[in-house]
Amino acid sequence: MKPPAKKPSVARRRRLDNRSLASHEIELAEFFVEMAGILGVPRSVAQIYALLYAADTALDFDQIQAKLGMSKGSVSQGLKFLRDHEMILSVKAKGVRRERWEPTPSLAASLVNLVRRQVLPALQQSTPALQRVLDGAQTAGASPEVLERLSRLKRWNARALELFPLMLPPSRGG
Amino acid sequence: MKPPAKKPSVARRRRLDNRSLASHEIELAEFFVEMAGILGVPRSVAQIYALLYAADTALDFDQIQAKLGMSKGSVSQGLKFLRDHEMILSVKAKGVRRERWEPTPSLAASLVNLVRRQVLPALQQSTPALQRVLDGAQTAGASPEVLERLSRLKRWNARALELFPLMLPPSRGG
DNA sequence: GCCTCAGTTCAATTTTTATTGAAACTTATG
DNA sequence: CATAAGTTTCAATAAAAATTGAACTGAGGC
Repeated sequence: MKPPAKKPSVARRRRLDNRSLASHEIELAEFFVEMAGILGVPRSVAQIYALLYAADTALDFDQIQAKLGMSKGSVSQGLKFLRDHEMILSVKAKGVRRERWEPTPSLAASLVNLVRRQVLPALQQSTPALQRVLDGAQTAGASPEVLERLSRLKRWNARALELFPLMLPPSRGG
Repeated sequence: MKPPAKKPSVARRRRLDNRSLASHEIELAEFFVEMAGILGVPRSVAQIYALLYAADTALDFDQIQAKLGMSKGSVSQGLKFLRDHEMILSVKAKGVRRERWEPTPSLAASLVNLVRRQVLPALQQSTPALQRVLDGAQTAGASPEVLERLSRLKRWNARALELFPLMLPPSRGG
């Protein structure tokens, strides 16, 4: 488990200390990085999102890379992640080749997307898995208590699976 | 971000292939490990929990270590984690020094505990942080659009903070 | 068709996180 | 109070995950 919140390494900090970021941008990035941590999203992704979130205007690839002092690879992968999860939109001005990015209007919808994609597949896979566990336990002659526990778990899983789409409805045909 | 779900390394698998575990125990462990992964809980902890969950009787330290082929350190830390989150209970028989462990009756309550502890502190810290971000942006002369975004974020955070305890009430005086 | 710009890919590397195990600590018991 | 069983601690190590950057791809312009 994570060692209890030490301060970030110097190398890490240096990146945010970049002169081209205002202090409120830095603090917003820290906020998003922390929240992203809970959801298992890497810090580079959170930093990119934060930058776009606090930007007056849509930013392009090179601007993002420069402002965050990040490698091309990270920017590319970060933007891909954010695109895939519908957290950013490209803004195309005519005559301009380069893509420019801004956050989607609804952060809420984005987060819903994110959580659904993490949780739903796991829940779906687990339905048959838990049935097999239950069968196996029965065959192995498990005690009534254990069988009861496992049944409860299975029912839970089934209920979660049926409730989940109601809580977090798909945004569009995905 | 996690490389997209490759199969576990041989070393990893070997541990669960341990002859002393029935196949349903192995599969339950895999289930818990996956769910734990989503919550950021290490696999060793999930394995211990799964073992206790599928056990007819409370198990002691050495039984857990032997069945899972795990180091003392991992067992100790894993049990500590599970205790701290009220996911297991010690069952004491008189005259027996050694502690024996079983899962708490409600997995639901345990998970609630777990999530609250991850999320609440972050939400609490973020209230003043977001205020500072907003102030900073204002001072820095950010556009009305950005200021609106940031205000929305702050309101959101405040609402989450007030709703969260209602959704996931503390189990006892903690 | 060839060049250039914009971005992607991925193997190598760095950073973070989890696990191990030997030594230190604790506490019931002789 | 000495012993030993039971557990915890923590520095060292292993494993997993994130990041880098150079080689690659491919769409447009010429």
